[in-house]
Amino acid sequence: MIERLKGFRDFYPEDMIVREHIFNIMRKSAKLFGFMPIDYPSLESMDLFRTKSGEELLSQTYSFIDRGKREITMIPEATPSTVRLLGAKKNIPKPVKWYCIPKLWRYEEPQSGRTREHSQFNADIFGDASPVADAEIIGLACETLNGLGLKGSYEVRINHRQIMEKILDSLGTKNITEGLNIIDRFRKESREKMIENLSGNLSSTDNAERLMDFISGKVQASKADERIREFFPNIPFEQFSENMNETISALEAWDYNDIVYDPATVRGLTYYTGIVFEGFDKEGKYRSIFGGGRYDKLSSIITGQELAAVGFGMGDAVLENLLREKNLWKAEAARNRYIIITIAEEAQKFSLKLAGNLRARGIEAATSNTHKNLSNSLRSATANWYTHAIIIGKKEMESGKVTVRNLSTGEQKETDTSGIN
RNA sequence: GCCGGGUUGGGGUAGUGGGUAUCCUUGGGGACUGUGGAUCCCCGGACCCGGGUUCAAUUCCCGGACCCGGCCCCA
Repeated sequence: MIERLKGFRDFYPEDMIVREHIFNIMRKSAKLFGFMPIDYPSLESMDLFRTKSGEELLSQTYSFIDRGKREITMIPEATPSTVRLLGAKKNIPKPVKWYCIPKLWRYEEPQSGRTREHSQFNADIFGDASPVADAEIIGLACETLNGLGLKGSYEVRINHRQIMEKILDSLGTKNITEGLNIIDRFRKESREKMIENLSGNLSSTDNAERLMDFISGKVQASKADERIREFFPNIPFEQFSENMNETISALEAWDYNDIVYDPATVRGLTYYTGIVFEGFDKEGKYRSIFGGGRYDKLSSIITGQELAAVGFGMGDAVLENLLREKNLWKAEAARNRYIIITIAEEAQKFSLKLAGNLRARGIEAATSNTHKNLSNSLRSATANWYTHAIIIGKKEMESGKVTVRNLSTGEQKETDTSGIN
């Protein structure tokens, strides 16, 4: 018996019903905001990731040398490929809004909410530096979660990289990237350890404590300015906070609530240049549901041309954790699925003909071909996700009507075949 | 890469240094002439892998694989 690879998942129909439903909500939401679908290969040249992310990330990928001695990587993230597509067709009029649901791979120890292969819903806007574009990206993430029934179960934590940089600057940071990395560990380290680390990065322990107090408080997004000014009255952050406030007010106008300003959200990646955000379940039990931000400089690394960009990624694993917990890991059959069960030899031909007619009308119709008794056929039909059984025996042959049984309620009615839909 | 806990038919389990390895369920076949989504009968199917200790290992020891969780990292 050959076993499945470590960290990979099999999906049976009962899960695929739900997964298809989820992916459909993602696509539908993306379209509502005017995004167009793209797709790209699962394999890319290793260099695509080397330039952007460095050797550390590469060590956590599935990579190999192909027969032509090329270094190949199974894509671990979506953004580089997306940017590559854009760079390969430079005359596309901007802005563009693209989405994709690729499979991604990472060679790491599996743990809760993280597998070696996962699907990730990605959406990006290129060539639009406005705060409304930021809002559209965050709004799309919210729209998707709301569409899945998670409204009220999650919060979006937002922050602005440049505001944090200004603050770090004013506190005498020795190294901004290192400072951000320390802040990023806020929810993993003790206060003492945080103060110690920040003291090493900033000009004084007083400053470290002030920053620690600042990042320890999440506030409603509309109160962000107030919060920042309270702690750092003399820092000229207005230019960036105006930007962030426009994003926030757009989200409010569209009725996406549950947005909080969280100074501890900075995200690990160095390439973010503006707003950054992460979605979490409200209880904070799981890893982030989605995350993203503005990355206006990344494109120049890959295509040699600078281009405003903002985007997010939403993995399927944490989403599944949360949906299962909220009892939302289910999907109603989008359409009726019929199985035709015959209980009289002479009904066989009629049954096949009926199946053909129904299919020609766009109705999903299968026939039961194994000649079990009715009880067993009904049981098997339910186990195979049919919504209705059409029962045909002598009685039906004589009356010219068929019996349609709803397999979930057990309700039954007689009808003309034209009444089936 | 590191740390902790696990692993007995497809799923859930009982048990044991020695005999044909327990029970439920699922699956397959049959009976049953139209819905009791049943019932009855029959059948198939497991000690994760390798090494060690021992007369004898599914059981004890060591290593590995995989699963669950955590660290690192986070796309």
